[in-house]
Amino acid sequence: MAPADQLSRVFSALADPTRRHMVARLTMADATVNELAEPYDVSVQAVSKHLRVLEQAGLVSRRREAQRRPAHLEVEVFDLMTTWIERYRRQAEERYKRLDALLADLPDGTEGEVK
Amino acid sequence: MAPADQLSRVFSALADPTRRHMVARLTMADATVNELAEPYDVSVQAVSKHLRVLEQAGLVSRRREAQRRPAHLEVEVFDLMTTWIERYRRQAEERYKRLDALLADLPDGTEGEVK
DNA sequence: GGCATATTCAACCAATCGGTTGACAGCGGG
DNA sequence: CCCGCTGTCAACCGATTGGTTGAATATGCC
Repeated sequence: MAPADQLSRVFSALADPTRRHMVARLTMADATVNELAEPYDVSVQAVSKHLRVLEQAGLVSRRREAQRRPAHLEVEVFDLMTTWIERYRRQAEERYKRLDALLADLPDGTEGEVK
Repeated sequence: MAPADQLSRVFSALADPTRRHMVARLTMADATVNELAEPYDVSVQAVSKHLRVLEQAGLVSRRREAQRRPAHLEVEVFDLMTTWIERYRRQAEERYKRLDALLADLPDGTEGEVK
């Protein structure tokens, strides 16, 4: 099937608490698979898989450094989400504004009694 | 198992393109299941399920209106995501700033040749 | 070359996901 | 009261997910 678009991959990458936690750690410093695995009680292989998911979402890049392959957070990808989110937040807010204006124009004659 | 936390539910709700599209539509107007189903070539039941996912993520609320149960977008939940995102974006940026400062302090003696 | 460390590949498993179809419930209009 | 419309519940299905273990690969060190 068609591979998921990047926005979907980013959202679903961050839907997992372990991956979110890994991202949080990577804001402090680049880290290797083994370092990232240490805090969790899952196998190194599982963490390696998580890292691949983050990589395919574009959230993480990796370099080689002797035997190690440190992961580096690519923060710019956050913009993909915030752009989407802000776009629709704005759209919703404009709608509310229009609704309010409509209601304000309505007070059809019998405006007096609020009660 | 422990039910997923809200942040996870929100991210994973938005990981699906159909659900994202539904959210986009709901920024324009509240809509019923049947209205929401119309643009897609999936069953009404499938859309009903999507709606339930959005509801459990807190992104959508529903009211009763005769036979209809219009869905309404709860935009505030977006803040949950932007708060998380901005927190770690900021953290990452501060780290880069510190790294830059470190590099700027380093030019140990032999500063001359850039090439 | 040969060992140790770091990471990934492969096969497997149970649980969840997104979809289907079919039956049922809620409610309003003749 | 019953018809019809709207929506949900239930059971099922194939694909994906997050995890496992065991074997393979990559790289530096002696």
